[in-house]
Amino acid sequence: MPEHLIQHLNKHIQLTEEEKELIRSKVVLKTVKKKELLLRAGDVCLMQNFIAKGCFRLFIINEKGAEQTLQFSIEDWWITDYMSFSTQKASHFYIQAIENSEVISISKSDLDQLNIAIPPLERYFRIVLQKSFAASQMRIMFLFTMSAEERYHHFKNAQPDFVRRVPQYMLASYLDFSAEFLSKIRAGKV
Amino acid sequence: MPEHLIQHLNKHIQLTEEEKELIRSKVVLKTVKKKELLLRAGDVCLMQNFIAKGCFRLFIINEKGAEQTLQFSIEDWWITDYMSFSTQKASHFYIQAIENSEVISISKSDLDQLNIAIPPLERYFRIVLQKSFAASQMRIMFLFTMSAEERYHHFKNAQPDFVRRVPQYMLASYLDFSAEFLSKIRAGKV
DNA sequence: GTGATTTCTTGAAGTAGTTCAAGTTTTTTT
DNA sequence: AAAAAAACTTGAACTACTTCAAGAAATCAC
Repeated sequence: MPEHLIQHLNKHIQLTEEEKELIRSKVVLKTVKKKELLLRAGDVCLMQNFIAKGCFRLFIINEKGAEQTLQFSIEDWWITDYMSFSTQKASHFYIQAIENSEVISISKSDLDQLNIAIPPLERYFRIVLQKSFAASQMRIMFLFTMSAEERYHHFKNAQPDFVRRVPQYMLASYLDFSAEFLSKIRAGKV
Repeated sequence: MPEHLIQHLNKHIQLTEEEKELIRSKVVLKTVKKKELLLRAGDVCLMQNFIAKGCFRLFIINEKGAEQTLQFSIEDWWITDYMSFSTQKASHFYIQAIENSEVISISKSDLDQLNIAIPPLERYFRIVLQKSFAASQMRIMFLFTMSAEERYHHFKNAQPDFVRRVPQYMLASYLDFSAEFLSKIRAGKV
C-alpha cells in the first residue's frame, strides 16, 4: 500500500490531503520475491524505489564474473542507481531482493512533476540525498583507514540488522574482502 | 565576489532579483592561501563552501599520521563535510586549499532559510547532491573492481585537470595506494 | 522429510600492493 | 642566485589479503 510511503514522508514533512492524493496517483506497487531483480546491468533505471518491506542490495558483476555488493537497503530507505536514473542511460548495476519484499516505485518523469508541485517533497529528497552522500563519504573513509577485520567489527556494531539479514558472502564483498577471509575473521583464525 | 555563485546558480535555475539579493546578503567571501585549512578535524563544519577560484581537497589523518585524500574539488563545485554540516557535530576531516583560492560560504542556518525561501535553490541542491551521491557510488565501484594501475589510468582519462593540478602523493592517496607505487606505475616499473 | 541448492569453512600457495630508507629533482622563498 | 622545503623515485624486504579446491553445514522446495 502506498500508505507506507505516505506515513514515512509524514514523519519528515507536512503534506496536505491533495498532495498525498497526488503522490498516491503516481506510485507503482510491486511485490518482489527473494533473488528477483529490480534492475539489471545494461537496462536504464526507470524507477526510484522505496522499500516498504524487505531488504535489497545493489551490486555489480566484475569482469571475472564475481558479484560485488555496493549497497544494502532495508525498510524505509530508497534503493536506486541514481546515475542511471538521472541520466536515463544504461546502468552498470543490478538491484536484487535479498528477502521477499514490497517496493513503492516512481518513474523519473512522475517524480520530477511531484518535486515541482510539492516543494516540501523536494526538500525531503534534498535531505535524504545529503545524508546518503555524507554516509558514502564516511564509507570511503572506513575503506581507506581500516583493515578488513576492523571494517567487519565496525559494521557489525553500526548495522547489526544487516549482519543478521544478509548472507556472509554478500557482506564480505560489501566490506571489500573475500568470503573466505570473513569466515576466517569470524573463526578468529586471523 | 558573490556574483560568481549567482552566475553559476543562474545556469541551473531561474532567480528573481530579490532572490539574488537575499542570497548575496547571506554569503561570506574568503580568500584562502595554498595549504590553508577551511576545516580541521575536531571542529564543526559551520559553512557550506562554494569554490569560486582554485582547488581544494578533503582529507583525513589516519592513526599512523598519514593523510588520505577523500575528495578533490575545483571551481564551480562545493566542498563541505556534509555529515558534520548537517548534524553540527565535530568533523573527522580536514579541508585544505591546494592552490590560492577564493570561496563563497554560507552557514547552515542561513542556508536553511534560503532553501525554504527559494524552492528552486533547494531543487538545485537536490540535483547537486544526487549527482554527488551517484558519483560516490561510481567511485566505490571503481575502487572495488579496478587494480591500482587501472584506477590511475581511468582517473587520468576522466579528470585530466585534477591530475595536472594536484601533487602525485595526494592523487595516490585519493586512489587508495601509496605514493611510491604511483611513481612506479608512471615509470612503467610495474 | 529427503534431495537439491545455497552458504560457510579450512588450509596451502600465491600476489598486489606496502613500508622503509636514501637519494634526486622540482618548486618556493628570500 | 642560493638555500630551504616540498615532491618524486628506486630497490629490497615484507604482509594483508586472495585464490583455489574440497568438504561440511544449513536452508529450501516439493
